[in-house]
Amino acid sequence: MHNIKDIRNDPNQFQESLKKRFLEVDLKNILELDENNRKLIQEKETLEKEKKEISKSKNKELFEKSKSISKKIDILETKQKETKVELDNILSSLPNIPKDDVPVGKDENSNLEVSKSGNVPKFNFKPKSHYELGENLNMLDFDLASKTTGSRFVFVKDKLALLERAISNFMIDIHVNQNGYQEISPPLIASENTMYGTGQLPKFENDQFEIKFDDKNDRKFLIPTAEVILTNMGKDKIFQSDELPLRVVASTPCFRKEAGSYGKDTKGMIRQHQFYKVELVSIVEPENCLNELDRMTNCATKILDLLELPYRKIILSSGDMGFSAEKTFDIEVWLPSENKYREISSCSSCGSFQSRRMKARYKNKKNETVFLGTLNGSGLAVGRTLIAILENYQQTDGSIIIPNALKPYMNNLDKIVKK
RNA sequence: GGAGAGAUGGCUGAGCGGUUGAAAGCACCGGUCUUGAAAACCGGCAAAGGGGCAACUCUUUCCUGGGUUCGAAUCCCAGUCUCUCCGCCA
Repeated sequence: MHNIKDIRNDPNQFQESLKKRFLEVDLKNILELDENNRKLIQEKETLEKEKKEISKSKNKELFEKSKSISKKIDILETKQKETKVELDNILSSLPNIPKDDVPVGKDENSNLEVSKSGNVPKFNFKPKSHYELGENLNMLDFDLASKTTGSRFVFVKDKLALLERAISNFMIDIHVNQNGYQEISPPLIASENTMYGTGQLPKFENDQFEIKFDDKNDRKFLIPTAEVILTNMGKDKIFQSDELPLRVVASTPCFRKEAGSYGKDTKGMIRQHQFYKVELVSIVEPENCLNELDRMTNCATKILDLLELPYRKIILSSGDMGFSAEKTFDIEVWLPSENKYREISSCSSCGSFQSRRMKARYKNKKNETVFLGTLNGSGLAVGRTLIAILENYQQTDGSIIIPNALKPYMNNLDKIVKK
């Protein structure tokens, strides 16, 4: 959510900034609504003052007048609220503004590679895809999942189920013991307002799984990422400065409808309705956002270094970034079967965009109450890490070598072989 | 599912129709004292929004939404959440 005061102060700059997102905003309409809103507030406040004075005077002769003022206030207030809602509806559907160093471009074609790391493995045979490998091992079962549930789900079995759990535990341990994150086991369901806080609502309702709940007043959703629930730990809160930075990590299932991605990655477990992800969230003083983004990205790449998986880091272009982000690094892991890098992590700074929606604030050194900075990043997507291990560590016979770092988490197993 | 109790500022906690935006304490910020720190003492300290170049000023807010009243943190209704007891249960 943007600060209307900033827009008011420099409307043209605001419009220019949004052009980086390839968005045309009806600036005139926004400014008109804002002006109208303020006019109505002023009229209302004048009447409220008058009413207050009458009530203080306790002058019975003026009581009738006070009643009629109340009626006028009601009318003004209704109008004012409507105007405010209309303004907020527009503002809450506008994405965050990219930082200056974000490459401007419409889509992923304008993303820039920042760095490359690790060695791409050489095979003396044609590397198989993760789903071929998994199905041949009888440890990935997509058919069974479509029978019990539907498309874009999978049964992970036996040693691959263990591997999935091992990946998750390994990552959390690193982030807790080496990277200074606090482990959280959060709710997997979020209220409507929580979803609004991080920017999933109102604009991206189509991609969310809403669930039936007893009460009709409050809508509830399965989290599409732990970012939602972890970032909202700061919701409606004023932090003391000694509570910052807050760094938390959680491994949770994530649920996404993947609306609009029909036909994309239909085979395998690249794009599922349900997947595990280890998520990092930092809540920091806003001026520290970009430093924290670098730190967070390093925490994520460290996992790939330890797993000895080849990857590259890219900076997303203005048009490819998520709604709430002001700057995003994606980390892409090498997938031999596709002969290319695929996203395995996305680390974003959101500046104060989310905190303004959530009302997450803190007291700064001058004792002023200011909105915080929020960041989120995958550290890493568990399912895709499983894929990357299957494909990069595959052997001619279809067996899978376990990366050294994971062996302690796999009961010291060296290799996954077909039974 | 049944029966009660409660929700007040960053935190603890008074107030239960009229200068109450709200006592007191803690925390925090500034100062005095001190070589420095602690302690002590003095002062400041809620948020959101509007107006003003500014000093400043106005409005709203005591869980949320309605209602009663000239006037509500205080009374009434509905909802949400928390706690205690009983039942059920992973």
